[in-house]
Amino acid sequence: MAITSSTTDPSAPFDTQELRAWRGMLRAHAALTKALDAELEAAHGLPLSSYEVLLHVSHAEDQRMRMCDLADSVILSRSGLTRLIDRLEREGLVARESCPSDARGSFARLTPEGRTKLDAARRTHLAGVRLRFLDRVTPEELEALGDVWDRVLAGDDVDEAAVPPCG
Amino acid sequence: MAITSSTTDPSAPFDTQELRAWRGMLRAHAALTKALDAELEAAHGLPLSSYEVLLHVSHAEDQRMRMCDLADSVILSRSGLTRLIDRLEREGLVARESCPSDARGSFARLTPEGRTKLDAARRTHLAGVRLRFLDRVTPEELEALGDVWDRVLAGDDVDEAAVPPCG
DNA sequence: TCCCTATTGTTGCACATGCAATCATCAGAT
DNA sequence: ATCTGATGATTGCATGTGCAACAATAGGGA
Repeated sequence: MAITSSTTDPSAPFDTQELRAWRGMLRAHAALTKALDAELEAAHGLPLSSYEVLLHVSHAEDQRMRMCDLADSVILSRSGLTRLIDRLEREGLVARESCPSDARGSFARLTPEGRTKLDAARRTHLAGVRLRFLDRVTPEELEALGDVWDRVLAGDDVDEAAVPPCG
Repeated sequence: MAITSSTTDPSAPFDTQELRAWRGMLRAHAALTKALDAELEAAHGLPLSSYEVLLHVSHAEDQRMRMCDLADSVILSRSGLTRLIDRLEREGLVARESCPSDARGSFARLTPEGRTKLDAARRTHLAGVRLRFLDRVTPEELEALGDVWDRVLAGDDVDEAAVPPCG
């Protein structure tokens, strides 16, 4: 019988190191996002997804962004973003504005209340990420992680590439 | 004004490296799970969460596991697992069995059909993880990743620790 | 000018998921 | 034996999410 070598058989079982790196990421991600979300919700009544949206909007000039740009920045579908902005608007944290140059488009603009809430939530979130993640990683590992993610995300189009041309 | 040093102010903004490592993980995780889930669903009609459950059950002796043990192994709540097993049972991939030693408990056992389906899905999944993740990581990075996740997950109880004793 | 296609944002629908309540059962104390 | 608290599993309910369909508008060519 053949020796299962990872370089020849792409569907060979994972070895210990591979398993540790892969499942570890899944578990760490789940634990981190769950803890951070709960923390943010408890301290400011703001889910993590809402926080991320507010943060992105706040980085844009004029504190406003087009829905489509926002959907690309955030890990969320178009429809998901629409409902999330609905909620934020209901809470008075953002306001929708129509786009003069494109009647189809909408802006989401950060309100003063949204800015205040975001500033407070930001401190909580940054401290939470440091406590649970960044403080447990050396500078060298930090750089290695960044490199890995860049490489992983560079092949974001492997879906198409993996599918036979005339599928 | 004070110089913002990451060692003194836990809520100081992230620097470039920190941002790259943190947001990179969020994006990479989202991209990977989405691609792998879609791939598995397309090839075998099996969502990633179902695959993980089947895999864990298959690793247990007698190909069966208690619901509570399963819920601890998988990243899923108790109720979520109950419904997931409902679906898998409806598809004939697992079967529920009562536990002789504890009438409260249930086993989920892998059926022959489940075993067949899992074997096929496993090849797809392993190859997918290699293609999108493992093949893009050096052995040194792999080890570093494992170390990082261990450290991150070791403090899985920071929630309680961060809460004031008599909160 | 008119038409055709692409894009933007929203909505209907289905679905997976978590929390809290619930039921049955276990284990231990009295 | 009985009572009590803890535990395993399930269910009702609410919620967040994605996909596909849709309406409105943009942009470009005949």
